[in-house]
Amino acid sequence: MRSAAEVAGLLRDGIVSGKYAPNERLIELDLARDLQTNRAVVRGALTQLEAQRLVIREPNRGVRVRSYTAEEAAEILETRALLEGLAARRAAERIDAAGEHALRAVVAAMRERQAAGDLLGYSEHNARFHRTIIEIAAHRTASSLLAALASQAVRYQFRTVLEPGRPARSLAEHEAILDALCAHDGAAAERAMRSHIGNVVATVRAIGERPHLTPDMA
Amino acid sequence: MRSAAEVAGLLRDGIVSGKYAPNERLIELDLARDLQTNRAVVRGALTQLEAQRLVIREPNRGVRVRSYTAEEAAEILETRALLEGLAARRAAERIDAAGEHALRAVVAAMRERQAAGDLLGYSEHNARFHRTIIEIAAHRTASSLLAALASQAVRYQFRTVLEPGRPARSLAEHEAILDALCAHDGAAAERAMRSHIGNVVATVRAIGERPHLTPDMA
DNA sequence: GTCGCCAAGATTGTTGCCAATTATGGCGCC
DNA sequence: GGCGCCATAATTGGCAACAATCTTGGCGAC
Repeated sequence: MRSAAEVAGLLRDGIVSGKYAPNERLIELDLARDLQTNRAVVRGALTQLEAQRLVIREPNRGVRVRSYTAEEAAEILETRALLEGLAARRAAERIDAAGEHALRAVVAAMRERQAAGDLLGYSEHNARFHRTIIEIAAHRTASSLLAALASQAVRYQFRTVLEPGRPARSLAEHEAILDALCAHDGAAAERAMRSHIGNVVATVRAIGERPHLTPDMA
Repeated sequence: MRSAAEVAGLLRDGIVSGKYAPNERLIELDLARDLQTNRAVVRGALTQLEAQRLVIREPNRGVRVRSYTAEEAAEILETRALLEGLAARRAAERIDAAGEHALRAVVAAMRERQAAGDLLGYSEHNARFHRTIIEIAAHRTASSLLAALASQAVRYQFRTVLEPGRPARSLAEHEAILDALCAHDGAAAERAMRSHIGNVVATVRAIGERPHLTPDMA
């Protein structure tokens, strides 16, 4: 039987990937059936996601997938910038040939997707780039906080990559991070990562300020 | 009936305050009795604490309170420095007369306890100082991450305040943070907070490097 | 005396059930 | 035709019992 922690992970993936839409109700019995587990485990997983603010629970009314205002999204990304900046610094200090190879491959894939105009594919590789850096950093505390952070859900809700001109700039920012990492320059890597996520924050704020589009139409 | 979230809070307090010692086994039935709830919500609370890495769960063997190596403690504090630095910056931008008054009172109490040689009392007010700043910052994301962080457990396990000379320096560092906050200087507040927690990290590392004392004797 | 096996007790993991609460849909009333 | 009330269904919240697993302590063999 799946543990509550595993089920929480599956649910998180489902929320992040859009399988469960913002504001969608999550019915314990249905989830238990879908994930082949029992209600008790689902309940435990849901309280975990509640603590991580990925879902909202209302007494006797169950949980719904949370949706974020632009201001909240900016807060989340602001925090993520700090934590990933730390990860980038550590990664620059620890990266080896294998890690460098892996990262270069991801960036090459990003460049290719961007050139092909496949924005969602680009977004996928983008996420993988960040995950790889966190892995290389091997900072368990930062890693577990980042995993708990709703930043992936925000990524799904605010598709910054669809903004005109954003993919090209994003690619350049990732290349700057890669360069700093390969040069083993921790301070530069941290700066590049913060600046990159800072630009994402700015884009999210810009999306949020467009008055007539509600965020979850993205 | 208490919710899982509430119970998780109570258990966290118990761990942080030393009511539950590092490596102590936490028996679901006992906790349910002590906290006047049932096993199901205790289980939910424990999975939450497991995700926050405050306890370790081994299958079919229950959960134990986690204990931290100096290296892990340093990682946790390193993360806390970033998040509280962010909170300090925001607090400097938002602080009003009431907040200033509250913070000054806390620091006065710290000064008084330190002069009286009451180190544990000092440590209490110290914790309150940090909590107050986080409150003033009103940054929900950072606040919930900090709440999840095991930094309070670390504080209990590594009693840096008992190190010779540490209380006086600590007091000076807190006064520097207070000054920056009252001057509404966000950058200075962030710098002061990071530097302060950086010194705590250094102290923890020093404690960890003393070979013959295991950390949990503190 | 020590080692290993076995039984009993303790604890966790799972399941099902019932009560309380909320959502849904039909029905009559205006 | 629309609105509100009521019965019913769906869902959550809480509980207890059962099964599986681990731990403990005793007993006998060597």
